[in-house]
Amino acid sequence: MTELPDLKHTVCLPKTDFPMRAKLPELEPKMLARWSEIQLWQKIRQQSVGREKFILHDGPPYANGHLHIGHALNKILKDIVNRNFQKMGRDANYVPGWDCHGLPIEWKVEEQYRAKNLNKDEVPINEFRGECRRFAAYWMGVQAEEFRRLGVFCDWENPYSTMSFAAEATIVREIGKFLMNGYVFRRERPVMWSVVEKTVLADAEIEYEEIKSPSITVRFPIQHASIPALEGVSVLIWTTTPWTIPCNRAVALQIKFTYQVIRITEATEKSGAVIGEKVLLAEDCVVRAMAEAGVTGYEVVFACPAQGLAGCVAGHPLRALGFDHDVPLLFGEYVTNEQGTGCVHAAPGHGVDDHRLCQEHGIETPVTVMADGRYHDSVPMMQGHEVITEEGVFGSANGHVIRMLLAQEQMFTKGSVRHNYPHSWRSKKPVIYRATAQWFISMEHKNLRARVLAEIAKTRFVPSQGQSRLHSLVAARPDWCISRQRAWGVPIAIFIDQRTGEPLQDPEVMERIAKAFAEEGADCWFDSPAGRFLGSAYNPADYEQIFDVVDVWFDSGSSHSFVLEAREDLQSPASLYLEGSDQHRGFFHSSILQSTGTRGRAPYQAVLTHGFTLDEKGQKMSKSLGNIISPQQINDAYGAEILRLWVATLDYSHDMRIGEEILKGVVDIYRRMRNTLRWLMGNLHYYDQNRKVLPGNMPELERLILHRLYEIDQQLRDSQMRFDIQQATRLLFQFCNQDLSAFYFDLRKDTLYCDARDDHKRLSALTMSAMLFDILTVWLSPVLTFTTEEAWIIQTGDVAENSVHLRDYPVIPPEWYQPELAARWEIVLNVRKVVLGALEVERKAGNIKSALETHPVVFVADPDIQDAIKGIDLAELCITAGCDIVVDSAPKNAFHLNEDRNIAVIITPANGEKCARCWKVTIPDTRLLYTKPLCQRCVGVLLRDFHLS
RNA sequence: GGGCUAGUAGCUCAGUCGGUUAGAGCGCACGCUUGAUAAGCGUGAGGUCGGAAGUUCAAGUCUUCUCUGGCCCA
Repeated sequence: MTELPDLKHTVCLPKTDFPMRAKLPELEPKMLARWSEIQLWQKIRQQSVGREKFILHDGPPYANGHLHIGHALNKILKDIVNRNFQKMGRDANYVPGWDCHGLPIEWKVEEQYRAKNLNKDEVPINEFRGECRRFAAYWMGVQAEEFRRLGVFCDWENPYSTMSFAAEATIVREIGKFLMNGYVFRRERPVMWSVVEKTVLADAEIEYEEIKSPSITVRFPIQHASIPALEGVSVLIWTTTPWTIPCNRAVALQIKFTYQVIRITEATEKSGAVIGEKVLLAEDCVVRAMAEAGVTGYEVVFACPAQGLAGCVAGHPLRALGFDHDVPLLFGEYVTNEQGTGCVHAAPGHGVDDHRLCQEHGIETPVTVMADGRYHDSVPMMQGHEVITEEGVFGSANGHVIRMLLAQEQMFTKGSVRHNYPHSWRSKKPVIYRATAQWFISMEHKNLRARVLAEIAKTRFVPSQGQSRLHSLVAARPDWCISRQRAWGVPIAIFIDQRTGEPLQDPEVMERIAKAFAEEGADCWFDSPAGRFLGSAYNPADYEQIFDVVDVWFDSGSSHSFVLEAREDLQSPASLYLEGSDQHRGFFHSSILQSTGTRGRAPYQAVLTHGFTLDEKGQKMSKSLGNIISPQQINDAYGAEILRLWVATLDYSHDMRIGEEILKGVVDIYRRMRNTLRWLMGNLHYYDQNRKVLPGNMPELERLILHRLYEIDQQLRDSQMRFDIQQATRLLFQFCNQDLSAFYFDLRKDTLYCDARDDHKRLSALTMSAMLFDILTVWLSPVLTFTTEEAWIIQTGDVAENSVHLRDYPVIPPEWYQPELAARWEIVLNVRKVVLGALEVERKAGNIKSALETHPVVFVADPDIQDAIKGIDLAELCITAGCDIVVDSAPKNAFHLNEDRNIAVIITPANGEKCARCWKVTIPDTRLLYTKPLCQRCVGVLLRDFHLS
């Protein structure tokens, strides 16, 4: 007897250069360099010529800082969707874009100026605009690199930007379309106004600070009572801004409240209330308001729901001093009973709610307070008084109004209150709402609102809730205020006829403007003489040139025109817009308004929205909480691939969490997918293409896997069509995990490792491995872009024309679909389950260690089950040394699952000895005599394939 | 305050028309394997379905209220 040689080299163990450890942070940059070197994007485009287009139009991120996790999520989702549709046979050309105009960039540039002790107002406007342009261009570059790092495929060479000359020209043309069609009009509108800085402020430039203000309750005597009970009654209104009383035009009531008429019977000496007078206020406010007014006795003489007061008209408390207009009682949603009297005075020039209410009732908005905080000449009694002085403190207006109200005996209560009041972010001085002239696009002109709602109804939304959300926003929105009194944007290039006050509507003028913008950019609007645009037909002296810039939402909302329509390789409407749910008010909204107004249809066929990224506990990320995770951190620690896979495992219709524990979970999923590929590649070391087995000739086990491939392909395509990325990822993961790793691979190890080189079963398994590798690399490639490419080129050659990303999803032959086989195997696998259960009991009891040393006996009484397992090698299926089937009812002590006695198992030890090569316990083969036993199969292989003796 | 929206195991998610004991994977614990080895296989524990009330023979599922989050507004 000779010493047993080392048999390890006779076992065909997996062998591959594809490492188990990914080292993604090192691998990814190399892959990116390779793709750019072989011009992969261009190759994909060339390969897609003539295919049906799938155009996902990029909502442009704002070019003013590093990317955060939300940007990454959005772009990766877009990338995965694009790749899926590309691989399903479409031409998914994708052009990235950036939003470049607007206030935040102005701020940053102003900040730079201040650091250099420069004042923005002293810098020529085009110098300032140039600075903004350079700032935006810089961040476009930074963000492009950061997006690229995530493995996002798109036309990086030719992105779009809202500040390109072509875009600026198109935007101004689009404004022109609205103008020519009569949508554009100018109207007074209250805006946050800083008297100190003499400028409009945006909401984001406001901060709230507590100040002390007067708190007054004022009588508005009813002039025209709609019902007799209101004769001689005064409406009581409450305000903390007495200076707005001269601007009053209406009183707002809450339709849901009950109102009462109170007769005062007793009051303290200091009270402004008069014994015997009757006042009107909300029922819920009576007790509090009377206590505040020092009223100690009163009786309710009348009460009615708010509707009962419709049609009443009050008089202005200062009507004797020239304020003789009517003050109608109206109903406003915004009126509450938490403070005051449930009756709110409305000054349309000095409050957004007030303005809207008056607008709805056809009440004009008068110009009452001017830019310097002084009253307009048309306001009686207020000349020379200031609301806020140039130094930024409240002026004499409040006191003057209070004195007049006292003199007119219309002051009911006078006190003071501490409350939060808006202040300028920069000067820290209080601001006021003040009516200024703004440009609007009418929602009602030519039924724009109704047409937009109809377009929304025709659009597909994923998830479907987006539809009602966008619908309700559009249904409720006011006219679109498109003007901003700012420097960095596309000018609303309009001339006003000084004689009529109407905007000039001349297509030739508009075209001259657009042409100039296309050649020189919008800067020329600010430094060219008006005559250049007006031409010879008009006298510049007759026209006022408008220098407001357009709302940036008009910029991005017009991108369908300067991107989709302008480029030959794109098309409009887009197949899909895909953004976060905040864009219901942003990009989705402005785009469909713009496009419906100018083209009469939505710019998109479908809209996909996703939720927001939160930290591990479901809280939003913020600097103060210190829970911010950046894409860069994840790239460096785990790799962008992990971030991509994280995105793919989420239900994006909810908000999404990210944190260490969640990422650890993602890494586990990654490892499983990677090892699945690695094991296949390890087998392919032994694969010879010339010895492949045709699917029809494969054993049933392989045909079962082919059947699964067919099923999964169908489910995958279905998921992709529904943009259900999570479902697709779960399918793929479960296939790798359940079908392959825990089942097929486990069963086929023995064959692949130990069977003869040319054994048919082994060749089938090798062929199967090759097919699985081909299919899985493509299936996984939209998400695992780096890993699948790494595996693919290791396996098939690192040459320029070769990339997994040039391959489409495989077309699975219908012959692979074998429902009868699958149904039968369902029964077979049930038998297997019982055997495995029985083995587990023995293992637990310590009777056995490995299944390979057992020889189960399976008792099957049911003829259907007998039929199903006919010809099946149960030993192979259960990975045991042998297995017998007994067609009979089971003995009492046999193992069975649940109450199902149709299948029962007794585990018996296998006869023989453990084969030193394959570890099965069998009767040793004596053709080779070594110190350790070998089985018949292994001896045969050693003799034939390895020439041992 | 309003519109929209979410909450099922430690994590990511299924759960059909209201119908048996609420499922899967991961993680965890335990076992096997040491020939996928920083891997692989198996078994197990783990749930007041955010909370309360209601409708119903029956509620994770329907209704109302409420708590905790999120987006957009005021």
